[in-house]
Amino acid sequence: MEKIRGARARARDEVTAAIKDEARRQLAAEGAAKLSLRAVARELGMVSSALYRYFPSRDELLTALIVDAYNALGAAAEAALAAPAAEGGDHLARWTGVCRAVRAWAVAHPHEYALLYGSPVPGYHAPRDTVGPASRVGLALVGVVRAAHDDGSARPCPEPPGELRDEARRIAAELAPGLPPGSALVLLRTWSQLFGLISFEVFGQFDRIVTEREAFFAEAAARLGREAGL
Amino acid sequence: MEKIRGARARARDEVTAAIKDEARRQLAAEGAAKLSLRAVARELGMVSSALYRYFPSRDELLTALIVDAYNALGAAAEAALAAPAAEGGDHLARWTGVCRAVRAWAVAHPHEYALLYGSPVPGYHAPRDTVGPASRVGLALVGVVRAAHDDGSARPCPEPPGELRDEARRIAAELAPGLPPGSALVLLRTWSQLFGLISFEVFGQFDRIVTEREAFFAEAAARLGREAGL
DNA sequence: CCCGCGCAAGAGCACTGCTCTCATTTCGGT
DNA sequence: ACCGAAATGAGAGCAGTGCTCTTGCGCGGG
Repeated sequence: MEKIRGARARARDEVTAAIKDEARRQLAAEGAAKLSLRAVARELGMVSSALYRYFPSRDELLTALIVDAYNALGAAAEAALAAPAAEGGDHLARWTGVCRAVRAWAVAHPHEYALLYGSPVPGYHAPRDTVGPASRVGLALVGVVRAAHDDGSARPCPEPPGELRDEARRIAAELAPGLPPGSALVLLRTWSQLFGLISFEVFGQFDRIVTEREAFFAEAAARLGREAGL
Repeated sequence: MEKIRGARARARDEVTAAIKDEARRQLAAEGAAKLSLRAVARELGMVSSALYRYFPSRDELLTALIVDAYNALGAAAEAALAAPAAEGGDHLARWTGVCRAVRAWAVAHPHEYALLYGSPVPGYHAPRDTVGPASRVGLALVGVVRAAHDDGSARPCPEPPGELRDEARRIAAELAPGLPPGSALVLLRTWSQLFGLISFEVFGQFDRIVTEREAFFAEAAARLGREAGL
């Protein structure tokens, strides 16, 4: 992490950022399927082959966008945790605050959200770089529940049934150390159900059905929090 | 609905079916993004332009596959309802039966499932033909809850909060006539959360996290059913 | 100062969806 | 039975795509 970087490297970073910005714009405008390297290059006034100096393939560009999107979403979730309104509030309010922040980001960036939680792209398998940023939202939720546990205000979650005992223990150890296995299992469930609600809204399944989306989601998020023991 | 149809019409149906079959195979093998009209035509020994006599565009082919997939999934859900094991059983067992059938179909046909519940394709907006088949799973779930309501074994769902009163009433009238507004709202929630669970499994979010998937899902589905009043 | 490496440009390959034209086949009404 | 019309297939062609390879230019670091 040298402070001084050659002008060359600086220029490279600027071009890289410009490419990602333009790609993000096309993503927002047309969706991932229509993201064209040539179109990005054209818009930036360069020739398509030049773009390959910065990203070795279209998939690599997509991966970069995915990592950025995971980080943006994770940052939004963490910001909701740090918000002054959440500081003094009860744990359930902090939980729903995180949920609403995640939903708000998803609604504001539907195509990027689709990149993260929609159909996986063709032969693409998430490289290692994505797992860290990808887990930030989950960790934020875990954090809320852990805080409730630490000050004793959490209601206990049901013990996992026999076939899930070991599984729950392992999950708790890996993803939510310090939480009882039952809570870890419930968190996993509520986590995926939360994104079920958001995906249905973003992907249009609620069109012509749900109109009061904020209220509908807020109530659902609160119920998920209650189920998670808050 | 004439019983006798010319040999021409018959041949047309056969070719149409063959195209869809081959398209489905490519879908299963490579994913929707790589579904190529030319490749389908090539595999069928015809020239690409001939294919346009059967489907006016690639999107129309996709739509046909989507409708078929919705119907297959809906049929699986309804079959679970009609299964002998479900006949005498309690309502919760029938609920989880439907859920498990939906999940099983999704796991067995991941790419077709992604077509239905993944990111919407580029500029594609679901035509009217899809809404009927698309609602079959939802209607099956509504049916289970309605049956429980009719024989008085359903636990009442909480009244919707003020801002959702009218919304819930409208939804109940449109989608679940005869059910109280609170139940309709809860059903909408559990419906989307059910697909959240399935999508996370099919789209790989549970990779390296959940291994006992059947048991995990079964418990989650049962809890959703309980929340729906069963 | 000056040479090398980073970079851009361009041509080219193998694809894609889709359109148009032209020949052939087959159906339905007289 | 015939003949026009409609349905179907074949082929060429257009504009676009991701990606590779080769060729040169010019800036930056030794």
